[in-house]
Amino acid sequence: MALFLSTFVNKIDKKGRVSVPASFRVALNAQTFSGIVAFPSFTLAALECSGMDRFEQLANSVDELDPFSDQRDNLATAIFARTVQMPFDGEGRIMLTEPLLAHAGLDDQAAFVGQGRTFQIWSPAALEAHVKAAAQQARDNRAALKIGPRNPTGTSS
Amino acid sequence: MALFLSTFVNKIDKKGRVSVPASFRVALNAQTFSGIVAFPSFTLAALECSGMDRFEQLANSVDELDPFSDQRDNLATAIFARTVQMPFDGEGRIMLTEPLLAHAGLDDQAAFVGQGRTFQIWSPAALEAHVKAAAQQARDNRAALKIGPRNPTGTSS
DNA sequence: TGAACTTCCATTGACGCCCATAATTACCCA
DNA sequence: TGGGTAATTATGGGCGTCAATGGAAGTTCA
Repeated sequence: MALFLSTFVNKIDKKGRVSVPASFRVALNAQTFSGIVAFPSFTLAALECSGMDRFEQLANSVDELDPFSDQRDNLATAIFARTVQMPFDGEGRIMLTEPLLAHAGLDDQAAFVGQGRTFQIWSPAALEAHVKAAAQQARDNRAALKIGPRNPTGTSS
Repeated sequence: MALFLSTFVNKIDKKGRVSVPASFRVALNAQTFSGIVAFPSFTLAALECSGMDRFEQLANSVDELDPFSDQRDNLATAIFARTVQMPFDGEGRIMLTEPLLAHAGLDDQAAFVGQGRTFQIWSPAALEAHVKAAAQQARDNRAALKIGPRNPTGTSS
């Protein structure tokens, strides 16, 4: 499976370790770096996660911007400065850093939420609220969801 | 790992030495010169850093400009004249020179900030404000920097 | 002969690696 | 189809190693 699907809630142990769901790992293990890469979402109390490959692409894109422009600097700072690499241990676990835990409001449990090509990490409580709100939004905008071949409104952020 | 990611704050000791984060060193050690290369940012209270090979590229770019143009002369002076090479000691530390310390307002701590293919060095206090501003920018321009599979920043790829 | 720097060595605390266990799931075969 | 067995996953804990840091001894240059 190459996609991140469904939601898994795992425990954060005393040493700060969490098992990444096995089904997520297969997609990640195919990559050059065996682990996950994450940064705090710009808008949500969640962590945006993917494999390293995605960030290699991102780095290339940023590299094409003007070397000394503000735009480039801001982009690089907003993303790369806050991005953390977390390698798997032998059992497929990662360690979340303090800033990431704080941003997502994580304590003893972490919810891994599939988003297709990427996934997110939430505190289970915050996730529940978020899902409810999203469902309500979807009800309200039902009509809009049918349009277009490719769904430009993307709930992916 | 070939990318500079995350932010690491390390201590500057009484002799002016700072440890370069181990994860940055692996990217740097692959290069011909075992150490880092840095110059004061044009616009920020920070140091622009990378390995030597990037400066080779930069030199080539400057080389392609008009031999006697002001632009070329200015660039060369602004960058190369103020660029400093800092070799690693046995423990992976470097020594920052006085002008660099002054430009970045560094005293007892240095923040190493990943920027993808390069990184910066900040005083932790100044960095905090800068990251906040960059994150705000990112929020405002969220649509433009969607981390898409192909063309994340909207630049040509 | 100092001052500044380099090289070397010591400490400590965090993290990576390894093994153990439990519980669930997948698999096989009668 | 059901029961039993093997494999995999999630989780916990111990221990060795390495990174970050501090300081001392040896070197070079004025």
